Formats: sequence, structure tokens, C-alpha cells
Amino acid sequence: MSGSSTEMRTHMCGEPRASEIGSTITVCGWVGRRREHGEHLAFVDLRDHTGLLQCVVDGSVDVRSEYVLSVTGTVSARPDGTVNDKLPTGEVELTDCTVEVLSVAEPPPFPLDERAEEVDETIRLRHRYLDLRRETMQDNLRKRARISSAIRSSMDGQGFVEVETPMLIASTPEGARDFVVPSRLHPGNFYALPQSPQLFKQLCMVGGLDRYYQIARCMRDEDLRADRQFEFSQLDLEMSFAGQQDVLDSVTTAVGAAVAAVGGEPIGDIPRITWREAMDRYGSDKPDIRFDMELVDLTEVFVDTGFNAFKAASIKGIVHRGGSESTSRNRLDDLTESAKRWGAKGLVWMRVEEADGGGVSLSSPIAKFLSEEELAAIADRLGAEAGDLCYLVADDWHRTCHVLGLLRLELGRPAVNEGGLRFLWVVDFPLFEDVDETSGRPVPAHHPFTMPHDEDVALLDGGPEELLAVRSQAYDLVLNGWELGSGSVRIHRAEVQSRIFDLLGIAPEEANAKFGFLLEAFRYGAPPHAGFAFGLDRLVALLLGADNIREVIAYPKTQSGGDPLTSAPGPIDRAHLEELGLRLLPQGT
RNA sequence: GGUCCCGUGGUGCAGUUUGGAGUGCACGCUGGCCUGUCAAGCCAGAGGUCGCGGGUUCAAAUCCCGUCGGGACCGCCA
Repeated sequence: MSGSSTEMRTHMCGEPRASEIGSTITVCGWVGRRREHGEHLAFVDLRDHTGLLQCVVDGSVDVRSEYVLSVTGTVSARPDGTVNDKLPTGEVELTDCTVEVLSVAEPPPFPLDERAEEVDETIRLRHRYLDLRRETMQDNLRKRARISSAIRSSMDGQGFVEVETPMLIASTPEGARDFVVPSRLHPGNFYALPQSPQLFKQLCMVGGLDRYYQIARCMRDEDLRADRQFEFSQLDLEMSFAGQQDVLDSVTTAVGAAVAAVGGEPIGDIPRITWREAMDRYGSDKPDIRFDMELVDLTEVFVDTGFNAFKAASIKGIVHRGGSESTSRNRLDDLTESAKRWGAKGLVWMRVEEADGGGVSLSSPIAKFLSEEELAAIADRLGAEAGDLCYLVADDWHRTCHVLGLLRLELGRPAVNEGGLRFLWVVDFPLFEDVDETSGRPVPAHHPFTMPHDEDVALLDGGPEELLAVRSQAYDLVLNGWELGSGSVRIHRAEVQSRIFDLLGIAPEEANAKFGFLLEAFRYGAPPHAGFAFGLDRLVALLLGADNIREVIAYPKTQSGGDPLTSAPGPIDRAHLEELGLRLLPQGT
């Protein structure tokens, strides 16, 4: 029985089959539905995580929903005409039953079947132990465990060493807001919980571990979302004497093992595009490539335009195939409002109609401001056909891409469980995401230990234009439009590192105070190294078709960071505070 | 910090637009009947701070203000 039999049971509820007819077995589980037919006959569905078994008992036995029973009886063939082909155990039933009530149960506060999907999530979380009894949640957690296990096996097989890093670490002001823990032995001082084991894994490389990995818990005190919890799990890895391709290969192998563990199609080679191309074609650094609707560049068409709104650095368009009929004027107004909220000055839309003399014509409130040649060029470049709806945005390159990228998702994005699994590597991220206008300092796009592209190092000495053109050896893994994770080749040479710190305006003393231990470690012989981290919760959710990572986390928190089960967070008493050397400010300050 | 949506017996909903008795539906629960059901069936019954507070009104689930809780999103998440 594959290890499922115990002192208390011989079989799991989902196991008995016709081949075992005649044997006497004992099963344990929870009472599902009962069907009573008077004092002489009742059917009780006994349930555990493997399935359901119908037990035929005397109708005078008082068992209720969710009572915990041990039932000993004979596996019997069901009488003719009563076989239930919807159940794996439906050919048999347990007869001559001896029922022992192991625990009584109050009626559950919500139905423990698929109808629970409709129940207020707070109620599910308040009684999460009941929610977990449901088949869907059992399935989610068991598949998650299989995925974790497959990832560990894959990493072990690739020669990675699993290392645990500390949870109580020094706070660093960069990046996400830390959760902090007051120190009793050092009043007035605090530990931080790790946002990621970033610095420790690099130290592991200096320490000669060669290949490190960990399924690490990370904590960030930032607002929660459907795909973000305070605490989350990452597959975190780092490799010595390795470059980008090595990391991509290792991660691909691990992710492939994860997909295979839940019966997905082999992922094959993951396509790769540059950040620049991703922005150009999809308007996003995490493109959802389950559907096309790519951005088309129209800037050249309008170099000499007389239409003021199109005298812009970048003009792009997308085509909603056959969208004209299904899109009302009201909807177009809503989309225009959305585009403005996303930062655009406006949104130009054009309905594509059959032209009198063959071909197509474009109908739009702004068509009268454009020349025949311009209209023809738009239709031609967009490949517009009658019935299509075209959208154009004109602005600087970044904003044009961003707005059309969001519009593309709004118009075409499939549901979470449709369109298969479309992984994508996005490479050559810019080293800096912006240059601060007042200070002239570049703003790092990744962390400050990210290696610039070798051929772009010279650009570090240039002005804002050159700085923004510097590519980094940083890469993201994207799945169906969700950012799964990111990584980079790290700087291991002191002179490059100090150049970066200098550019970012981090003085040597400051760098020393924040990262001194890492910089010191690098003075003792740092191997070139590169790494990656990706969110396990997000991967599991997407593999299981969940649109929300709470569905694949046993005990998640609500959007406001509370736990309805334990009522965390809560106050602590005065003595406790005093021991930690803390005093609360009055409320409302 | 901001925008939007939701809150009515244990659960899911209708009722709110246009104020008029806690009115209705399904599931669950309790009791009764029932020897082949599997969403069992039939009969009867219990169960309510309409999230909370204030206001308008002869009268508030319904209108107004505030507040709490939940969700989606923007900001934020190196």
C-alpha cells in the first residue's frame, strides 16, 4: 500500500478496487455526504486525500458531516445497476461495517467542495484548515511539493550545493522596505529579515562553494497584490566561473524539471529577446507572448506631418483584428481614459473599412488632419484589413511603448489557464533605468553589483544619453507575462565596482558601511560569478492555472497583510516592549 | 498615498436605482418518514446587530457622511 497503511488503517479511501472484493479492510477519514434510508440502511462517503469510498452502514449509526471515522468492513461488489462510474472506487463499496467515531465535528462554516471557490476568501482563510481539506487545495499543495522536490533534485543533479543563509541579517537601505526585528541583547539595534540572500550567496562563491542554491524564504514590507505576498519563496542560485549562458542553461533545466513534475509539455528551448526588442515589439519588459498584436513602428511615416499631435519622437500602433464591430464608442472613450492614466497624451483610434475602389480606408475623428499618403502608409504598415481597429500613440519612445503595451494586454490577454506555457528570456537590460534630472545620477535598474556589458563599459564615462545606453549582463525569465525571476553576471573586479558606486553617488565610506563585508571579501580572491532567483509561488500558480498566489500558499495573508486565522499582526505587552528597549509613539502621530 | 468594486440567517445570492413590517430563492443545519442511494427523495422547523457609527426622514438594508473588513489595480516591489 505504498506506505499509506498505519496502525490504524490498512487502505486509503481511494484505493479499494474490484480486484480486492472479499477482503476485510480498515479505512479512516472524514464523513462527506450521507444518504440515509431509514434505520436499516445508510450510505456514508468516507473521504481522505486519495478519494471517496462508499460505506454501507446501519441507518441508526449517528455520523455527521466531517466526523472522523475508522471503518472496518468487507470490500464488496456493488449490486447490479448501482455501480458509480464517476468514482474510481465506484465498482465496490464497504459492507458489514464496524464504525468507530474517532472525532465528532461541528458542521463546517462553508461547503468543502468546489463551491468554496465562491466563498468569501476571508472565511476560507479564517478556517484555512478546512479549506485545505478540499480537493483543489490538496492538489495545489501536493503539486507544489512535487515541483519543489523536482527543482531540488535538478539542482542537486547539476552539482549545486544547498546552503541555508541567515534570516536575521543586517538592514540595508536599498531596495524594498525591510521587515525589522528588534535586538534584546543590543537595545536600540535591529536585525532585518532578508529581502533575498543576495550578498550571502555571493560570499558563498568567494567561499569556494562553486555552485550554491536554496529555496529561500524572502520578506519584503511592500504592498501586497495577487502575485505578491510579504513572504515568498525563491529558487536562489549562484555559479562560479560561469557566465550568462551557463545560468540560463541551469535555470532552464530546473524549470523544465518543475514543469515535468506536474505533467506539463516539455518546455524545449526558451526563446530569447533583448530588452530593447521586448519594449519595441510588446511594450513591456515581461511580454506575454501567448498572443501577437505586436507594436508596429510608424515614426517614419510622420517625419514631415502637418498634424501637431504626431510630431513626436516615437509613434507606434497596434491592430485589434476584427475589433471594430465589437468595440463601441463608449469603450473607445474608456480606453482613451485608461491610456491617459497610463501616461499618454491621448489615444488615436481608427476603424478600418472597405474602400469603394477596393482596398481599405481608415475612419477616425483625426483622419481629416492626415494626408492620403499618411493614411495609406498607416494601413499598409499595420497590415490593416476591413473590420480591424487600429490604435496609435505618439510620445517619447519609452512612453509610447509602455502605453501601447498596457493597451495590448487590455485588448488581447488570454485567461490565466489558456494559451499554454510560453516562457521567454529577456536579456540585455539597461544598467540604469533613469538619470535623475537634479543630481544627474543614474538610477540602477538592478542591484549595484550587476556587470555592465563588456563593450559598453566605455559608455560609463559619457553623459546621460550614453549612460542610459549601457547594457547590463542582467536577464529576466518571463512566463505568460509574469516576471518569474531575474539574475545577472556580478561585478567581481574592484575597479569596476568602485566606478559604479562612484556613478551612483555612493561614496567609498558609504559603500564601506553598507557592503564593506562584501567588498572586503572580494579583496581575498573572488571568482567571476553569476546567478539568478525566481519566484516559486508564481511559477506554481501559473503551472496550476491559478490567477492568484494565495491559492498555492498554505497560509497566506490578506491584501492588508493580516492573517484571519491567527489574527496577526497583534500588539505585544508593555513588558515585552521594555525588554526590547522599545516604546510606542501615541496613536495618530 | 491614490482609484475602483464588494459587505443581507452558517454559505452563495436577489432585494438598494424609485425609503414603507427582515420579504424571497438555493445550499447547509435540526427533527420526522423512507431498505440501493451517490447533488438521494418527501414533510416540518429553527436560524438575522442587513459590517459598524452618526445623520436626513413620520419611516432607512435602501438616501447622505464617516469608519472597519475583503478584493482588483496605480504608486511601491534595487
